Amino acid sequence: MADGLQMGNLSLQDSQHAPQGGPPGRAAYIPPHLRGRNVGPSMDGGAPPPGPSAGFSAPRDARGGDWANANAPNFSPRGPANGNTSWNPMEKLRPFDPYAYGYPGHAGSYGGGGSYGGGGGAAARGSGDGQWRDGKHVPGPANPRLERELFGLGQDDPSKQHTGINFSNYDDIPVEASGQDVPEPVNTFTNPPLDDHLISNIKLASYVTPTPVQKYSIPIVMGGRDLMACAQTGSGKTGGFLFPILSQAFQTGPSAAPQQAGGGQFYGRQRKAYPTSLILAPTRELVSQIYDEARKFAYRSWVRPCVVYGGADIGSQLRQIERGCDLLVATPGRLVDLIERGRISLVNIKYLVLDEADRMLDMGFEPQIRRIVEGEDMPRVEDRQTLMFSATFPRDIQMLARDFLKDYVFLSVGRVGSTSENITQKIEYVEDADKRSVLLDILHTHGTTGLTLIFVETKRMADSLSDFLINQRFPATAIHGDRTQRERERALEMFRNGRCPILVATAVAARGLDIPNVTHVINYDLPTDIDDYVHRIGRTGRAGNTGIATAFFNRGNRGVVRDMIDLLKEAHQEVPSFLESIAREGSGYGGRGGGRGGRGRGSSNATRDVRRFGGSGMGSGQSSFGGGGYGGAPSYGGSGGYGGGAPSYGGSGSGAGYGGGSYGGGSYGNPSGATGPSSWW
DNA sequence: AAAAAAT
Repeated sequence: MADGLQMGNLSLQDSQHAPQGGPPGRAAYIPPHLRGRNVGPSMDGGAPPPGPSAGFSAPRDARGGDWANANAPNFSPRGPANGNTSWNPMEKLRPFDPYAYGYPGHAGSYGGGGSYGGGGGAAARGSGDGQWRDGKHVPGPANPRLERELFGLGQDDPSKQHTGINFSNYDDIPVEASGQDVPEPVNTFTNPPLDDHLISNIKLASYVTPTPVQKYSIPIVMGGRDLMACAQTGSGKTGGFLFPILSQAFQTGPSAAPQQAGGGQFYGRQRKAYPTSLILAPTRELVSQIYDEARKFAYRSWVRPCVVYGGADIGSQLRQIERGCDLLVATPGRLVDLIERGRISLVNIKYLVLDEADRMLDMGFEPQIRRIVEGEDMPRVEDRQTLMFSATFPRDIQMLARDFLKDYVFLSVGRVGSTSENITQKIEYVEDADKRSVLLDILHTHGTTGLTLIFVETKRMADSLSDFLINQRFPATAIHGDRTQRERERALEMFRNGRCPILVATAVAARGLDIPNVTHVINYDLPTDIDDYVHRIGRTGRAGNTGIATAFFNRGNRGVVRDMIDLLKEAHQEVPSFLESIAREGSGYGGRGGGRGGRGRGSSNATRDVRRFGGSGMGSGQSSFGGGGYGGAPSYGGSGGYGGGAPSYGGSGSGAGYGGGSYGGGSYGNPSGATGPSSWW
C-alpha cells in the first residue's frame, strides 16, 4: 500500500511519530475551521499537501520483510503477560458496555497469548485467534464458548436467534446504483468474490442471502471503489461494508506497520495502534452494535476489531488497543482524544467508513470528522477507500462526499419500512387528554406478542408514562437521555430480551438501533419532523418482517399533516379522512401545503446521485424515491457526469433542478414552485 | 424539545 507514496520531509515524520511523551514537535494546534483542506496541523511551514500518508515511507521504516514480521510489534507486545483465560467473567456481565466491566468482550478469544512473537514469523494474537503467517491466513481453532457468545444458541436470548430472516421481503427494497462502471451486483455469499473464511462466519451468523445493499456494496468495495450509500440501518448496511472489508483483509493480510526499526524492535516507547480499517459512527450504541457484528465476522481470523467511545473508562480501551487493533470502530470525539494521546495512528488506514454520516453532522461532529480525515495522518483520498452511509443526502453530506470520496459509486436504497409496505401504518385521532386511555386499550388488545416501542416527545413524559404503565401492571421501562448510560443499556437489554416488552423512549431510540422483534411502534407523540417519524416506525418491520405503527394525531400535529399524507400515500397506506380535512384547514404556513419547502419527505432517504444533474437544483439536493424513479436512471448526462458535475454543489436553489426526469412518476406530489427550500430551517 | 459527544 505504501507503494508510490512520496517521501515526506523528515521533520514531518518526526513530529508525527515522535513518542508520545516527547516534546510537542508539532506546530501549535490549528483549529479545524482555520485549516485548509489537506493541510493538517502537522504540516508545518506550508508543506504542500503530499498528504499525511507521506509519513509512511520514512527511512526508518524497515518494511521489506514479510508483513507479519513487520507487523509484529503492533500486537500484544506484552505477550504472555497478558495472555490469560481468566477473563471469562465477562461472559456473564458482557451484555452491553464492555468497558464498564474492565475488558471488552473480545477477551474470551484471546486465550493463552503465548505464541506471540517468537521467531517473528507470525503475527500471532494468542491461541484462540487466527494468524497471518508466511503470507497466508491461518484461522484460529474453533472456540465453542466464544462461538456461543457471538452467534448465540438462540435459546434464552431472542435478540440473537433472529438475525435477519424473511429475506424474501428484502427483495422488495429497491436499489439504484449510479456512477461510472458500476460493478455487477452479486447474488450470493460465495467465493469468488468473498473469502472462504468470511463465508464460514457468515454461515455461522445464519445469513443466507445478501441484502440488496450488500449485493451491490460487496462488488463495489471489493473492486476498490469508493461508495456513497443512502441506506438505513435495517437494510443490512453494516454487513454491506464489513463483508467486503473483512474479506479483503483475510486475503491480503495486515499492512506493514510504519515507524518500525527492524528486528521487531519497538521504536519509541508508546505502543501505538495502526488500524487498517476505521469505522466512525455517531453514538455509543451504534459503535457497540457495529463492533459486535465485526467480532462475528472476524471470528477466528487474524483481524482484531476494537471499539472506542466516550463515557467509558479510557484506560481499558487503551489496553485493548495495545493488544492489537486492526479494525477500529469509534465515535469521533473519543478517537480524536486517542489520536491526541498518540495512541492511534491512521497512516495505515485502507478503509474508512462513515456510518450515519448525516446524523454525525447533525450532532455537530463535522469538526472532529474533518480533523480525523483531513487533519491527521490519514492517507489521502486516493490512497484509501472511503465508504459513506447516510440516510439522507443533504448539501452538507454532499460536501463531505465531494471532499472525502473519489469517483464513487452512488447507491440509493429504498426505505426499508414505508416504501416496501412491511409496516402497516395507522393514524388515530387522539386528543392529548385521551392518549393514556387509548394507549391502554391498544396494549390490552394488542396482546403480548412481540415488543412494543412507544415514542414520546419529552424525557419527563417518558418517565411518567412508563411509571403509569408500570402502575397499570404493564412490564414497561424507559430510555431517554437523562438516564445514565448504564440505565439506558439495561433498559434496552430488558427490552431486547423481552423481559420488558414495552419500552417508552424519546428520540434517543429513534434511529439506528436495530432491535429485532419490535412488532409495534406507537407514536404517542408525533415528532415535528416527518423524517423522524420515518425513522421511528422503521424500528419495526425490520429485516423484512412486518410490523404495525400506530400514531396519535391531533391538531397539535398539523404541522406534519401534509408530509404525513404524502408518506402514507407513497407507502400505499390508508389515509384517514380527518388528515385530509385538517390539511385543508390549512396549516398556517402558506406557500406549498406543509410549508416544508423542498426539504420534504423526500429527504428521508430518498436521494439521488447529485452528480448526474448539472446543478443541485433543490437547495438541499434531495429528491424523492418517487414512483418510477428506480428503474429508469434516466439522464446520467453522459459519462462526464462526475467530473463535470462535482463542482456544482454550490448550486442555485432555484427550482430548476428537477429536470432529471426521475420525478416523472409524479409520486412526489408537489414539487411546486417554491424557491429556497432550505428556508425551512 | 431532544439528543449526542472528549473531559
